Amino acid sequence: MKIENILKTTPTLPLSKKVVVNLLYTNSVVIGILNDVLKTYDISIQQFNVLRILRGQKGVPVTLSIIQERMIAKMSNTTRLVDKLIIKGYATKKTNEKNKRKIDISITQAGLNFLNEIDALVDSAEQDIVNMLSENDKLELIRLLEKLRLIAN
Amino acid sequence: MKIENILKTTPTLPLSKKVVVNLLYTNSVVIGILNDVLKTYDISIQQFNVLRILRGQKGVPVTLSIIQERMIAKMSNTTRLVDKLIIKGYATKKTNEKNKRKIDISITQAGLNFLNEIDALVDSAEQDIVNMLSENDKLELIRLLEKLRLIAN
DNA sequence: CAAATTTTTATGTTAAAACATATTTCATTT
DNA sequence: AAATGAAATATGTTTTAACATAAAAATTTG
Repeated sequence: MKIENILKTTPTLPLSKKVVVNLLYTNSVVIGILNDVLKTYDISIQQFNVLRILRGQKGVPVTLSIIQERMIAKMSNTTRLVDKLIIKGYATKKTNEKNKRKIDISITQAGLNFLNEIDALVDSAEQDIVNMLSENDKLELIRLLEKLRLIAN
Repeated sequence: MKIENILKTTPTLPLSKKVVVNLLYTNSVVIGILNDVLKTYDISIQQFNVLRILRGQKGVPVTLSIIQERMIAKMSNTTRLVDKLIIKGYATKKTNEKNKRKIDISITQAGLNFLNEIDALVDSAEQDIVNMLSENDKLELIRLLEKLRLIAN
């Protein structure tokens, strides 16, 4: 459905605004679906995302600042987000011996088990989300989003 | 830049996940830009959006529930969000005479003035955001996002 | 028409995010 | 080597959002 009809805005919206609103609205729909999946497991999308970053390390610890860089949605306090993962037993931290300012974060076996448990569900939700798009549509959408992010000032 | 390189994930991500991650990440970039513009004016994207909904009414009041329907990102407590606009003097509310459960919300002259003041800035930010996209790209991106939202279960 | 149900908004409480500032360690400069 | 500045994380405070529940009015149902 066209965004003008969903949000009942004027149909003469400038094209740039239509793009932005479509993006924000679609994001909100997608976030809703993903949250519904994760809610059952008492974990936020952000926390889930950090866990996946940790797993991607295959045992090698990462510092907090590197986690921040790799997060889909950057945020001000990654410290407390990671602390929540630690409380849940999904991660551990210890100060880096080489540089004592840094903190090395690792995923625990419980964290790996947890991810294994919900991976299939998230994958399947993601497939549902893009289900109406052809292979070509998906590639094209990725291409356009990449191009948009080349924002010119 | 490709999402795999930005977020340093495995390059063998399933296509559906690439689409979703691209969407979430792009959204986060766009939100950041819009927030930078609005921050100076002490208003959140959500509040700004509700103000635009009110202005779109051209004087006719809207109920809270209709505002909720038209919000880009639905949220649980629209009451308090609108109350913040009222505190700022940008909106007013009174109970609907026909149906006393309902609350009629209207934009004030101060709200209209405020919107007029920042409209150009937001429009220009939105144009910057899509600046790298051709007219065709924009139309295509809108089409693909609309198609994605036809989520099949 | 009284009772039950639904709609619409509000509110109390808890959790998360944003913002500013502090603390510790390291790097750089003079 | 001491002083200064920068990097990395942590913490205190305030705002905002989420969740559950309540309250009031309207609608439906037996």
